[in-house]
Amino acid sequence: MPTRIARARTRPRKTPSQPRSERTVEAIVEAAARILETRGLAGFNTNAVADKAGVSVGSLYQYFPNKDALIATLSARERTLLGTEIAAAARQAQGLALATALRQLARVAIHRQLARPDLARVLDFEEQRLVLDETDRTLTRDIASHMTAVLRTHRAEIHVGDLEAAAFDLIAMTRALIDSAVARGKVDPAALERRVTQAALGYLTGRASFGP
Amino acid sequence: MPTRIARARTRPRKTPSQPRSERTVEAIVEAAARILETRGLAGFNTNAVADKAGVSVGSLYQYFPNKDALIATLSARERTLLGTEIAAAARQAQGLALATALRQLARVAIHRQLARPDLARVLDFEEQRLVLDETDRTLTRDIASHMTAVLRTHRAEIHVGDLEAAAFDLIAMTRALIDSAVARGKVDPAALERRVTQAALGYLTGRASFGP
DNA sequence: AGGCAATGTGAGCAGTTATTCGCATCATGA
DNA sequence: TCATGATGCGAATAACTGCTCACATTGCCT
Repeated sequence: MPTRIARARTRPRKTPSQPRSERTVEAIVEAAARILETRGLAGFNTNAVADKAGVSVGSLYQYFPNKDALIATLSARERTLLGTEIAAAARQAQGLALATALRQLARVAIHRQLARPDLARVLDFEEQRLVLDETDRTLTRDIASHMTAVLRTHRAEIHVGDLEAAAFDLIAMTRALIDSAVARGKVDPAALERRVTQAALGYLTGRASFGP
Repeated sequence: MPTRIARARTRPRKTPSQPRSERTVEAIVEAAARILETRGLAGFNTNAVADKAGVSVGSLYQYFPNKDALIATLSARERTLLGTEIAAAARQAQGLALATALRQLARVAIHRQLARPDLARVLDFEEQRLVLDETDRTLTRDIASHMTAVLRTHRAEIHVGDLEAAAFDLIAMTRALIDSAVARGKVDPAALERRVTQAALGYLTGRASFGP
């Protein structure tokens, strides 16, 4: 396993144009997700992914410049899904009370992450290591923006200075609570939703009026 | 890299008895920590650890049955440190208001995790994969127990049914908020302490009195 | 001193893995 | 139909890595 810090190539060699190759790419990406879920990071290698996808390694490298690109693609895919759902939830949350709005956002995040919790966990860990390209960073910023916008609507109730920082903190907290629940096998979405919402509400509206 | 699911050997071959070998073991453990911090999981290999420790691979394998044992040792080491500090903080928190008690606990957790944030992050991720032995599980349970004990003192104020589950959730939340802060370079411990305490308080005392 | 157990060494084995490349097959437009 | 580019293949290569083992060195004890 040659340690690669810098990726030799950044762009895929080819972009699929025929339906045939689009199916191939999709199979590879999905296989990558499954390998990460079942074998974890240690068992994640390009030969295994190609095998599970039912294609040859050569085909894999036709569309992905290197192993990390697979993870980056998965990351972007999951992020896009979450982003779309968060955007919709943020739109619906217009005019609702803060607690209710937070609950909507929590519901979406929980729904997304419980869909593939193991994958979410690995990607969350790896995202920090990868040099995300512009697209990925935009996706992340978009999610935070939608949350920040919701928070801004309730500015008066919120006793935290930096709303964007608060959005990132909320995302991290929510992820952690879901992970914690999954790790202990307590995955009742409704109960989880209540806990997450409550923690978020506490974080945002607390007055921190207590001494050391 | 032979993929090992089950560890071939569970016990180290030797337990150090002379001061010389104790120094060797310590050097190996510390080198392992540094490699994880600087090169991450991908760059973590036994040859690199032995190199950085200034010993030969053979010596490493004299005291650690396999690579995972290094991570398990690190995990136990960090957990012990946290456990000791949390125990002390829990003792001091006797009789204090819930908010103040939480703040004490938050301070300890933050102090610990900010000492070596990158290491903490990797260990947190890997702990889930490792089959922890009895010692490790006891350490984890101890930390949760101390927190649960503190929470029990304030039972009336807390609107969460399972206090032990709450303790695990608080630990996860705290870790996540610290990670989030580190990732964005915002590591003012005092501000962090306020945010963590507030989120914890919200999680514990919230009445969840809002509809869907 | 000298013997024995503890400790330390590092080349090398056996295996794994990322990536390439020369070639085969397929699909489409002329 | 057939030429041509797109797509697919997988053996082979060049590394890298977990771990062992036969041997050397050290230090304690009598």
